[in-house]
Amino acid sequence: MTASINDVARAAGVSASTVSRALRGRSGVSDEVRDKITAVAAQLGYTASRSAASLASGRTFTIGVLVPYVGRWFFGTVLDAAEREFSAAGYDVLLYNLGSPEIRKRFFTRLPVRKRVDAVLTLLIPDEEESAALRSLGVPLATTVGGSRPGFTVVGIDDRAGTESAVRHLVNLGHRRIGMISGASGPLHWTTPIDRRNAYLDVLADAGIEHDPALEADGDYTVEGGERAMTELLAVSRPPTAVYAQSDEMAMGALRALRRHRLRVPEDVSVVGFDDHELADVVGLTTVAQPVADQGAEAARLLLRQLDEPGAEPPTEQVQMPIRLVLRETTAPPRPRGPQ
Amino acid sequence: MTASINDVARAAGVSASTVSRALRGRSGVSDEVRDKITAVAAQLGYTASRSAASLASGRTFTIGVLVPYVGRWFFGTVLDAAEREFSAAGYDVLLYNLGSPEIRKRFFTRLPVRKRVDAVLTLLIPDEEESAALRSLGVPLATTVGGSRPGFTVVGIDDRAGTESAVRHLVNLGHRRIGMISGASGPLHWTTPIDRRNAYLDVLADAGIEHDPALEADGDYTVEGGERAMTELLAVSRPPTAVYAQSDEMAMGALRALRRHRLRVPEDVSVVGFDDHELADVVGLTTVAQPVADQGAEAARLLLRQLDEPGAEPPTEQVQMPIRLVLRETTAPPRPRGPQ
DNA sequence: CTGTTAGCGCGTTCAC
DNA sequence: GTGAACGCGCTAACAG
Repeated sequence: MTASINDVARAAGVSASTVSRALRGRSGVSDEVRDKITAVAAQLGYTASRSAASLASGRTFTIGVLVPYVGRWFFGTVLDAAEREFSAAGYDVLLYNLGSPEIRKRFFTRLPVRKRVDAVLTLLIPDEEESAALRSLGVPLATTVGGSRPGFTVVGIDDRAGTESAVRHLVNLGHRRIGMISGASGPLHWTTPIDRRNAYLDVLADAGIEHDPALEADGDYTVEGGERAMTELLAVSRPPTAVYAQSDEMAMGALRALRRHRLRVPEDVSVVGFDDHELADVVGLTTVAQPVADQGAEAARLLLRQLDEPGAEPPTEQVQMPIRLVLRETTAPPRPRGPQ
Repeated sequence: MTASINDVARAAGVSASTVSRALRGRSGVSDEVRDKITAVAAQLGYTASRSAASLASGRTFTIGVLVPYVGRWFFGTVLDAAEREFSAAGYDVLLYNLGSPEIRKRFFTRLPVRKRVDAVLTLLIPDEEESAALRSLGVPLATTVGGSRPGFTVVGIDDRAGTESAVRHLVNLGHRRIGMISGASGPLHWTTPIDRRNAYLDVLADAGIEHDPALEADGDYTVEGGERAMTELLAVSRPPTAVYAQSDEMAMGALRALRRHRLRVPEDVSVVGFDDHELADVVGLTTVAQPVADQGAEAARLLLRQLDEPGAEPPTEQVQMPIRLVLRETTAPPRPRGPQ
């Protein structure tokens, strides 16, 4: 079948260990022998078996990446950027798509990454038990979502500040009835929806606007959920004149609902989202931009650095990336009220 | 560190081979011994090292998936669906994001999947040389993009039929100047853009419409490219009244360009896309729907089936999935012409 | 600078 | 039904 290290050794007239040293760029091999071996290996199409190499060295040169849903733009983008960093550094990526609760549970009880990866990047927020399971792996850990966790390097954004800029923008435009579409039904230990909600409440309070619970709806972080949530908000006796959606996908769902109700944006209702989805620009959505790919790349880099310096203890670093409000065409002052 | 098979064997008072047999559900172990071993293994948090298992058995229980760009909706969706099938069958997924030509080249020369995977699913279209490299792996191969290739199971759609339904729809509405935004700059061996272009030309010819090369523009399969292409088409002396975009992302770029030019859709220009992107509905895009996730799942299933029946030769199966035109709000008859 | 010797942690014969 | 011995392909420690 495929060539083994001994085949190369024999063909090059050296021992297996010399082949191993030469091909991995270790010192202690004369240039001519190295060249010879490289040539023979290339000719035979030899690549070291990762399984055997891992077994012997204890290192796998593989990173495990845990994702709730690869198909979603946010996660796909983070994964894409992270993978580039990893592969550039010579690491392979083992992908685990842990969408459903059952699959997720199975993953954490069986922990198939055990002895298989040198580090783990998780794009889903592990609860206490799951965190402990990951820590038991004894490898560097990082995440790009959720708050700080012992043992994890976390790269994120300031959810509060982002939300504040969005909601304040609506307030400054003159809106008083400001709804919110949130992702409340997510895992309880996920702080993002909570942080964003608190910031929303704070801005309202600051502006002297009384909070109306009827103006909050759950959009489940999906387009469909956003559409449902907006429909709910429109059914309220005094519907909002502006809506803050905790994600662009929910904001787009809201836009769809508004179109179905023959309401114009921003004339009848203003909408602001969060993320700056690649298609936010297409629909002209005003939103809070966060550097999604950068977060993936940065988390990957921090992980790789820990892999390079096996000495130091896991630094539990915490990196905050910048956000900014992007004004487009879905926000405007409310229509003048009263009879006319 | 983590428990090994010998730790379990010792704790259970049996030999390592019995542990191996018991945990993998092989026959020849008494029920009580099996139960005992299972309990001990669970308590110790034991999982067999994949590296060692692979080395010993020759199987890796890992599938390699090659993707041009994970962040793109189409690929993310296919990957997501495929991963679910693989993981349900007990296989892990090694992801290779081969976006740039350099990375891609490095991958195919070094072929890091060698001895590492039991099968490969590629979402990028390998050229002859790359196909040969993959075949040299000696494992089942599948793809969800591009035409038939020796040695590959391919799951796809009828690009010609899809395009015909889209362009014919425009013709039936009364359009005579129908532009096309294509992804011509893709790899030469990728048949999709060619098939779609030919179908476009055929429908025009059938309808007795003379083809105007100025009405074709390259959109590079991206939103930005689509926007550029539409801008080009609008600069033509007699701009099109309708446009067929070979992908929804390019169609959305076209919509953006039209909005920037203060042209209304569909009153001034009709647009039809291809894919039925998850957000196509949000912007009301008329498009040719293809079952994206289903293609990934089906390809994965066919691969798994080959893995189950190691006997038979690779069947080089070719599966055609259904497509259908989805009418939304971006297409309408052209405005009545002439002075008014 | 290079070869030899030992495992890495399993699965897989073959005995019993 | 169970255990002992061997080897998968490679890296690491030790000689020379």
